[in-house]
Amino acid sequence: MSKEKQQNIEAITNMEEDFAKWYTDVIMKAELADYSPIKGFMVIRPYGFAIWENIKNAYDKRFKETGHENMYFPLLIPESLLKKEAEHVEGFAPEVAWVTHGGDNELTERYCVRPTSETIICSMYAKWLHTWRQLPFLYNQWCNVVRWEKTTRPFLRTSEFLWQEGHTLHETEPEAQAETMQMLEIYRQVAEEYLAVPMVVGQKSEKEKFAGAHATYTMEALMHDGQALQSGTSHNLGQHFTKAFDIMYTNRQGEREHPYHTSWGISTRLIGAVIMVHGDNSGLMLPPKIAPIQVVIVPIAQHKEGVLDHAYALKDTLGELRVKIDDSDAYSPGWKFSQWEMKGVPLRIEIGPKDIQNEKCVFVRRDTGEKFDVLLKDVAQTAREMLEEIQKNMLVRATKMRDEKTQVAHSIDETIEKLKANPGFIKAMWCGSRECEDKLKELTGTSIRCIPFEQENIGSDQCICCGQSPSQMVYLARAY
RNA sequence: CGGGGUGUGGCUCAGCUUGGUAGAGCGCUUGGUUCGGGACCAAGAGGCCGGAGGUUCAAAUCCUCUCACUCCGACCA
Repeated sequence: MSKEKQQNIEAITNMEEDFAKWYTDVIMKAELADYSPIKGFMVIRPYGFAIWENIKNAYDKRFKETGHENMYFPLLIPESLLKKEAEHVEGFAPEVAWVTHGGDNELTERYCVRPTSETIICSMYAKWLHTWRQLPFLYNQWCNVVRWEKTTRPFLRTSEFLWQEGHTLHETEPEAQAETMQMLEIYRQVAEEYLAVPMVVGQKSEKEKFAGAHATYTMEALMHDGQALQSGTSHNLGQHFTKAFDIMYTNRQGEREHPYHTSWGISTRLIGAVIMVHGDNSGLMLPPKIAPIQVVIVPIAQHKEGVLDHAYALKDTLGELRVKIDDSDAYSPGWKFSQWEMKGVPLRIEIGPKDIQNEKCVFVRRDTGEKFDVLLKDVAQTAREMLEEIQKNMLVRATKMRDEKTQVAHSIDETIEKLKANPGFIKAMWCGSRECEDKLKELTGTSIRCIPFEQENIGSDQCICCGQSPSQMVYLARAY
């Protein structure tokens, strides 16, 4: 065991020593992504993209089940459109990329590469919507967006990223609010059921909300190093954009009216969350439901008669699962073990001459490291059960980790002290003022991650900053 | 955008102070022996030292500029 640890330290940086380096080491060694020739832009490698596809499919299924259809809008947005909603352009203009030339000719109007698509989508919705009978509009697109970031990190913040953006229109404000909540809830459910990442859900403060939103709701996850990661947002945009873009329809009373609007998004950032919530010093650890390879079979002494035959037979037995046989003869079994642990494969099956004699094989769990013998006739069922068990256990473990890193504080000093001893979420009371929010940021380095829907009595009703009451409970944390 | 760090075979780095024929380990290729936690032996291939200028008989090494990556802050999904 100590030998194993030493070897792993050689392979990747120890996460307790340097979490940031550990994170990029895992991405590189597990072959999830790589740096591209363009600053801030990353290449998502096949293994990383397969994870994204699994995440995407899980969400896309839920979107469709709730009546949404996919569509696709152009990459470029004319400057005039971007400028139509004042808060929105103010929020995004500093970080958009501009296209100024077509071939050698300068364009009469420059186009921005979409940082998000509210504006161009609204411009089209204005054309399409005529009557209340067409509502609601329940559309989504999977695409890339570009935000010219100052500093970037693979998956967490890149100048280009993949995401989905849902854009819906509704007859009434309550319907739009219900949609906003429904999508946030879907975000949370899939994050927990598939990614095994527990989320705190709630509302963003005025300061933190989306540029142009009436209200922004968020799910926040806590990483292994105690920093929070905004993992998905759902916006009730009210009529801000529909008025700015002159989207009007004739309502049931025969009057002209602006519809109510929502938008919501999750991105490849979720992969960063999976890495930083579940990973350990052996590398990545993937929840079975999104793992591109759920089971890896490593034959032992594969040159000996019958070993490979049994390995292939095992793969057939595991038909519906995503199974890989590592039958490369270039590496020793020990090397393969480490390699597939690095890549986060949830379950490893070893089969060698001794096993075949005893009509069994060896299962090794990535989450606990446990090894045990399984009779060959039981492999299919045991593997299925084991993957379910691993999936559940990963959520339980991640929840436990988050809870251990969640503390209550009643003063700024207490916040600083507690975060120093144990970085993570702080539950605290906040009066709702921007002054206190800014002061909190300045003095503690934390931001208000959200005002959770689940309010708790933490033994005080007074703002942690100014002492006023009533106040509401918020989650504070340093954030990515 | 402010502050720090780093750029030399695929990777990690030495060499730079004091200019003088590019090095190591790992990885890779081939052959053989191995195979239950990162195996071993042998023989090979692979780099005009991030880029551009400058100084010099001579630059990985000195000077100027620049680019990239990375960390910490501010800003953001």
